[in-house]
Amino acid sequence: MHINANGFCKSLTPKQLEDLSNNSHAASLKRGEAIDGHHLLAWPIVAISSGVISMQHLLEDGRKTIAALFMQGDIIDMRGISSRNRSHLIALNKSNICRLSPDVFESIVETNREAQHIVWNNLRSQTHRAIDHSADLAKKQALEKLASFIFECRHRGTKTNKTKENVLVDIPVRRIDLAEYLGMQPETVSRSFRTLEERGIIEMQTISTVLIKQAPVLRRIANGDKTTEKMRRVDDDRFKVLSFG
Amino acid sequence: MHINANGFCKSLTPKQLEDLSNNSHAASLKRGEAIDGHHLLAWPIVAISSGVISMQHLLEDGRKTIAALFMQGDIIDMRGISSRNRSHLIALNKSNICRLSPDVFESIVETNREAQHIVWNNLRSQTHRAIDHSADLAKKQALEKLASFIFECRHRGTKTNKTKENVLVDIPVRRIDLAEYLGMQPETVSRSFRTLEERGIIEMQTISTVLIKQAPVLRRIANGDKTTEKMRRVDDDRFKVLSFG
DNA sequence: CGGCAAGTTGAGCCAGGTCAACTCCGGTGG
DNA sequence: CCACCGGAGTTGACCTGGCTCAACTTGCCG
Repeated sequence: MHINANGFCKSLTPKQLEDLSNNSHAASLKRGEAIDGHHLLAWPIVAISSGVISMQHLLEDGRKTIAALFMQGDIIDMRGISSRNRSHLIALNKSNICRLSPDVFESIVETNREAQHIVWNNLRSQTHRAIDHSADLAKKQALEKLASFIFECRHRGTKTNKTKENVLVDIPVRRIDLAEYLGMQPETVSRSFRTLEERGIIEMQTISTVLIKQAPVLRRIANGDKTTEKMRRVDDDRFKVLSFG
Repeated sequence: MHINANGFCKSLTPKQLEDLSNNSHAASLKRGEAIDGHHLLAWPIVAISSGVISMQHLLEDGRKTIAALFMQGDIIDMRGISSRNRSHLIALNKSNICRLSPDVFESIVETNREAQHIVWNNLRSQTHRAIDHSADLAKKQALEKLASFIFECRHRGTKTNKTKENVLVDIPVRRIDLAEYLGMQPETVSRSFRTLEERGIIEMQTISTVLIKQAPVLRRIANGDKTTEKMRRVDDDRFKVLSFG
């Protein structure tokens, strides 16, 4: 089941849709553009219809972190956040969003059961994604984080080529953003991609498209299975034999 | 505003309370005890009335992570999680919980506005906590993570001694759990506590009680301000002068 | 009082951060 | 059309914060 803002809108009655369009602000954002903090005070609910929005935290000395990624269908509820926190919503891509006022949002959620379920499920999956992401960051090494991220992209991606058994995955952000999301350096991201490619587990079709060649192995890396390191050598041996034959 | 399960229960009508007690399972857990996965299938909603519950992720090679901490008042919604994921709910303390079936939970949430708000706010703050925690894990160093955690405890704690200007903070988990939550080693946690104490920023009253002596400095460390390192030396100088005078 | 888990301390090492140099690529203007 | 530019990405060499391992102390519970 894919939960998205489209679903949310589809579930509304004509009356509610009218309310919504009278009490919301559609907007388009370019890469790097932030959602203005002042606007967030009046319209703290942001529904994403396309693109990728990042929630960024800034440390005192300039270190920057992408604490969360929001994509098509996510509904960001910033009530009580905008002012106190040093967190900002910044588009990583050309994105289309829709800002809602709390009033109209509340009234829809309280009166429309289906909309309520969609919104509730979205928030719940945001929570679980954030918790899973915490687990990734806490104990995994660079290679494992990247493997997890590739699966996260496959799971959430809309552009994924589903025909090819889901093996073609679109990475919707730049290397530099990816690094900030995974809590590592762009250099390390680059090296990790290369390692996965050298081991024959993935192949870069373009800079933003990954072909998964050995999904089970990638899965095991993501789960922290260290025995996969040996498999590299096995593959090499087989390759040598083949090339001799 | 403190959102808790008490609030949730208080907001119910007598009829709903009766429903609730007929369709819920109260339970008491000892430290280290897990909430059984089979039970979670039938009763995937867990409300915490006291204690600390951890959500733990296990990696293939035995590495363990505490991905999230839940305390008094949190309502954990595990629908759709219990089976697929390798995550477990484990008590870190003597805890009292209440398991709910989805049916009764849904019916209460859909009919009782106040309960709906309490539940929604709790889930929303879980999301933001998880996102903040991700940010902590991503780029902060050991000392900074610990400083953040002390503030998190102060903010969430129920046992905090509020009379003393909130400077006495209870750390409700063992060092070893703390380490797993912050993605570091128990040894490093120990060393970090010592460093903070040596710099005169905190003082350990007991192993689980921290007295914050310089809240602003601790705050700056938590925010990644590196200039605090120099302040140590300033303090030392002042101390020397005083001891000579 | 004994036994075991939790916590602390010290010494050495390594994954990944840092710094610097270089390539690649899309956009811009002459 | 090419020359130029700037930001993104990559690669190499080096360095360090925190992990690892081992020894020890402390505190809890029967």
